[in-house]
Amino acid sequence: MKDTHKLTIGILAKESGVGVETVRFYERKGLLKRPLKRCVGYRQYERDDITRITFIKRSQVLGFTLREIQELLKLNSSPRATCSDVRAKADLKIMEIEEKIRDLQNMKHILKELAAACGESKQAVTKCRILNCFEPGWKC
Amino acid sequence: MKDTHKLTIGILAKESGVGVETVRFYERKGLLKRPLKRCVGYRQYERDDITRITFIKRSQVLGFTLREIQELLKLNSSPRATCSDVRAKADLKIMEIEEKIRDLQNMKHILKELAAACGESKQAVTKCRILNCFEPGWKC
DNA sequence: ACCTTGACCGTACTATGGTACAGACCTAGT
DNA sequence: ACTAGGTCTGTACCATAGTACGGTCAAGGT
Repeated sequence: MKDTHKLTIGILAKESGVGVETVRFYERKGLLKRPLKRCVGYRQYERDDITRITFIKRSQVLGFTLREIQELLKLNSSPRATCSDVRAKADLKIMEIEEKIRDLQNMKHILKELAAACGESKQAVTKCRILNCFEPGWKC
Repeated sequence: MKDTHKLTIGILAKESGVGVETVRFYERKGLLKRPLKRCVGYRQYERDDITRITFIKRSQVLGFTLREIQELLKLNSSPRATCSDVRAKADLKIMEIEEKIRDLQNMKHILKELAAACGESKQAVTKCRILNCFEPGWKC
C-alpha cells in the first residue's frame, strides 16, 4: 500500500462490490489478468480493474454468461490481425442485443398495461397478458 | 392422444424446444401446474403451456432467474385482493427492465462504434471502449 | 404375442458461478 | 518485537438450472 495508486485484492473487491474470492475466481476463469508482482507477493490492481469487474457484473444482469462476457472483453484488446473477425463478432452481438431490447420492450409494455389497469380501478385486475409478450405477431 | 387438443409431455417438450425432463423440472419448481388427469395417468397439457414455456425460456435469456420468472407469472393470475401489491411489483419490474434496456443500448452503441471503426479501414482497430459502457456519465 | 415407443418415478450426475474454509505467510501499526 | 488483519494456495462446498439413467408400465402397430 506504499504505492497508493495500486489496489490490493481486498480494496478492489470492496470497491467493485464483490468478494475477494470472486476476484480470484474471475482470475482463474481468465476474465481478469493475473497481476502478481513477484517482488511484492500480493496481487496488485489498477483502478481500471474496478471498471472491468463492474462490466462483468452488469453484463451478467443482462443475461450474458461469463464465457460470453469474455468474448466481449476480447473485442476490447483486438489484435489488428483479426479485424474482420472482430467485426463479425461485434455484428453478431449487436443482433443479439437488439433482440434482447425488443423482448424487454414488449415485456415492459405489457407490464405498463397491467399497472395502468391496476391503478385506475379498484375493481378486479384485467388479466395480465404477460405470457403473450413473446407471441409472434404481438404488438405493443 | 385420443383427445387431439390435449398435448402429452413429449409433444409439449418438442413444440417448446425443451427436453421432457425440463418440463417435469419446471413442474417440480412450481413454474408449471401439475396436470395429471387420474383417469388418463399421463400429464395432459394445453397449447397454452407452450406459450408458458416459451415465456420462461425467453425471460431467462433476458437475465431473469426462474424465481423471478415465477414472480412475473404470478402477476398473470392476480387475485383482486392484492391489486396494489401487483401494481407495486409490476412497477418495480418495469424499472428493472428499463435499466436493462439502457445498459443494452449503451453496449450496442459501443459495439456499433467498434464495428464501424473496423469496417472503414484495414488499419489497426481503434481500441474498443466496451469496458466504459457502464461508466457513470458516459453517453452514447 | 411381441416389441417399440413414450410415459411414469426417483435418484444421481453435470455445468456454471460463486463461497467458504484451512493452514501458512506477510506486513503495517503500536 | 508483537500481533491483528490482510493475503496466499488449495480444496471443498453451495445453489441454480438442468440432464441422464435405471427400472417399470401401458398403449399401439405388425
